[in-house]
Amino acid sequence: MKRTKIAELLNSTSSDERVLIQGWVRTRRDSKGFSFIEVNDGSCLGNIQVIADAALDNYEDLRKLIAGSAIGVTGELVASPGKGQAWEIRASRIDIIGDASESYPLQKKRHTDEFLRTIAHLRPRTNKYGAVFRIRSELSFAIHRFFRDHGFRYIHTPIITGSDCEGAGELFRVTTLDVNDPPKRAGTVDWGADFFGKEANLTVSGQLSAEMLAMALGDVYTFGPTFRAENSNTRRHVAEFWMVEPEMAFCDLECNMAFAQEMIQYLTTYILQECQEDIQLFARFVDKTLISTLSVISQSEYVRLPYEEAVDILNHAPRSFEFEVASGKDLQSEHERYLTEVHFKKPVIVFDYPKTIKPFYMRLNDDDKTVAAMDVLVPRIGEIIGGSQREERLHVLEQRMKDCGVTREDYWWYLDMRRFGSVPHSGFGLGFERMLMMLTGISNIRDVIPFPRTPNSIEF
RNA sequence: UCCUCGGUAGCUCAAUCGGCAGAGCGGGUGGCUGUUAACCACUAGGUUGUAGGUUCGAGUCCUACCCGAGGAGCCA
Repeated sequence: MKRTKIAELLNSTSSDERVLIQGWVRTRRDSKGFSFIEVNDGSCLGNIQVIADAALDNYEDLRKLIAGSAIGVTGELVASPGKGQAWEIRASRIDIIGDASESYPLQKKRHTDEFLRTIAHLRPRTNKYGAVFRIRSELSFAIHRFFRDHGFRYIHTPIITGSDCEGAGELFRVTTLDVNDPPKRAGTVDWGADFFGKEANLTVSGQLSAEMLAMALGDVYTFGPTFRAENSNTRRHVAEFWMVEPEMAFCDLECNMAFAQEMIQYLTTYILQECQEDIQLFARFVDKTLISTLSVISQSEYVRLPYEEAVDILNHAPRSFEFEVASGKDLQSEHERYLTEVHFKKPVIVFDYPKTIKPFYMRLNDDDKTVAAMDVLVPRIGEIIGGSQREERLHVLEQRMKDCGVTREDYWWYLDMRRFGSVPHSGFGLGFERMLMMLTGISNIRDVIPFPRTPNSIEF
């Protein structure tokens, strides 16, 4: 007999004489002559209540079931006489598929996130983490659907890269050399003897590759893992995370900003509609203001704020900051939070940053001082998107690389593209986990990815 | 990497001025009951993060280290 998912049964409109469910015991209560077993199979937040009658031939074993055990239940789906659930299953047969030991660490009470991180292999079985990972899946799907509906092509850019200085954080080296005894040449490691014949690293961004595909397919996007070896210890950083990077030909900064807003709003609306039950859990237990926050994000127009105006607002703010606000310096976390949480109380897109604090590939504005960069800042999370219009003019790009100390030889193909039908184009990177934090109200990024990688932590 | 705070039973926490290491939950046993974070009774469970030190006596004070969290920087 084929198993039915619990999500389907809980949404039933009629009873059913014979169903099979398989899942894990969340809790069990005894009554006179029978036992209530609540089972969850991960298909939805809710459990289904199973009535195990004492007449079942393995009833003595069933009475010893504890949370975490895996069982299969065959029985009749009937309207529940009790309060708290519409349907329940009167079991005619219950198979114990996998017993759980009494040391099963998950209890029916609330656990701290810190403790659950130490049992990351089991935490998906809790209500909260089950909900996060279902939303994570739905958000992934929504991203593909959004881009497909907008005529974008999904592309795969390399995970291992030979570009050694893309300007975004520290890199993880990839090598097959014997680290204890590497081949040397003139006293230093001979990378020419390594697998690729030169130094290789894990990618920090698929952008430069994506630009090449955008120059052929028009509108493209990547959605894949990204690696940063930065020694960051914050609730917003992990060493391995997923990033969505659209790249659009014939698109300027204005077009880029409009698209970024449309995308965030589409995704937020999608999750609010498709994951109502799971989102409600976060609205109730994690962040009481979640629904209203997400309404603002999904419906209101985002503030467009030139960098210089942002500095101006901050300088005139009726409060002081720990770090001074000065034109030419990057905005600090506290400044971003003031703009989104206090001053505007909604997402803010800051654009036209000083060229001195941005990488070489961003397009130089006519003022020769700023570049066509933009950051989308949202309340509580801070920067969720970083993007720009790319420099499509060969001579300007060459000059910028020189100014930024980037060696042209490493990017010959990137420059070469500017010789053959170069067009204005733009793109951005959306932090997938940060988007999940925004959608769920979860405050630590380690709790929206199943097995987080952070400095000194690669368990599981 | 820097700053701040924390580490006591499987989990969440308490322990007064330095004076017998406790509770709830979870586990086990028994009872009761269409229950639903069920309830009642009993019971087992501890190298107080690690290593030193001060003291008649250290969970408590001192030193070093380890681990965790929050903030900062870096960024998505």
